[in-house]
Amino acid sequence: MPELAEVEFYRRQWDPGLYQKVLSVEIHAEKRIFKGVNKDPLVEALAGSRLISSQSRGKQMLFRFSGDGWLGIHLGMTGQLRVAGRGTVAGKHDHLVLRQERHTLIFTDPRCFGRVRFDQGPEAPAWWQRLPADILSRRYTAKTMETFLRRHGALSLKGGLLLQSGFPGIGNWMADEILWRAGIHPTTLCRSIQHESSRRLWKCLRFVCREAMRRIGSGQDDLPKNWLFHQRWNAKGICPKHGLPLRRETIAGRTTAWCPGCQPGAS
DNA sequence: TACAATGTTTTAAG
DNA sequence: CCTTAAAACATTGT
Repeated sequence: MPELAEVEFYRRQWDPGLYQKVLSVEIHAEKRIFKGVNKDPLVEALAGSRLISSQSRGKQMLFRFSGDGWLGIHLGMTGQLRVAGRGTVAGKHDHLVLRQERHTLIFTDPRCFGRVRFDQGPEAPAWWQRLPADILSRRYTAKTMETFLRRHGALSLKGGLLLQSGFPGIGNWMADEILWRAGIHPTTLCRSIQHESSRRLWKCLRFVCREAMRRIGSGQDDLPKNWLFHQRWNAKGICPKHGLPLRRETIAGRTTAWCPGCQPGAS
């Protein structure tokens, strides 16, 4: 499920295990989740260490452990983090299990599109430090976005929004939500966006990110009823503004939903 | 049955 | 080297 705010939601699921010692580590080392990872150091370093803190940036998460251990997790399409009671028996798709005195911290992923990384050192690993600026941070400006769109001018806006190097954390539903709000057709080329709609795009980008972060997993939860989010999944979805049936087509390799009324344009 | 699923990565080509 | 499109990946559910 995980885009920006859902990733942050899953990161928090391991909070009950903060400051507590990891007694043992179980992994499905043969799964592609662990491709390129030094598994022995991971298991050896984490067993006996304490979970100190965690962060999320876009779709990436980083968990810091005592003893200079850094566990990176990407949830892919179907990954989830959860906490269970002590002694919980790991299920078939529970690929990483950290056992503590009182809790069991679990990374589960049926489709195995997720990724685990492990680094050791006094500072956060280089790949983490090189991640692009968060969309909601000060460093991410309208200019940041415009420069990126210019570089990918031949790509559809839908395709551009899905690139993590320019829109970290945006995924399929958020991209559609943003374009719908901005009133821009998803096949519009990144290079052809004019100043006014670029401005609108930037505002909608930030709005959707901010609201999603604020509301998803907040307890009172749930996105407002008038978001495209609630309509885009089923074939009979309608535009929350007009009530018009949504169009759906594969754009940039992903199923895309849009309102022909709000988002006029080609096809 | 066949296809689609909230995502990258690899491969190929321009 | 850079950008883009399409296939590949693994599993489940409709």
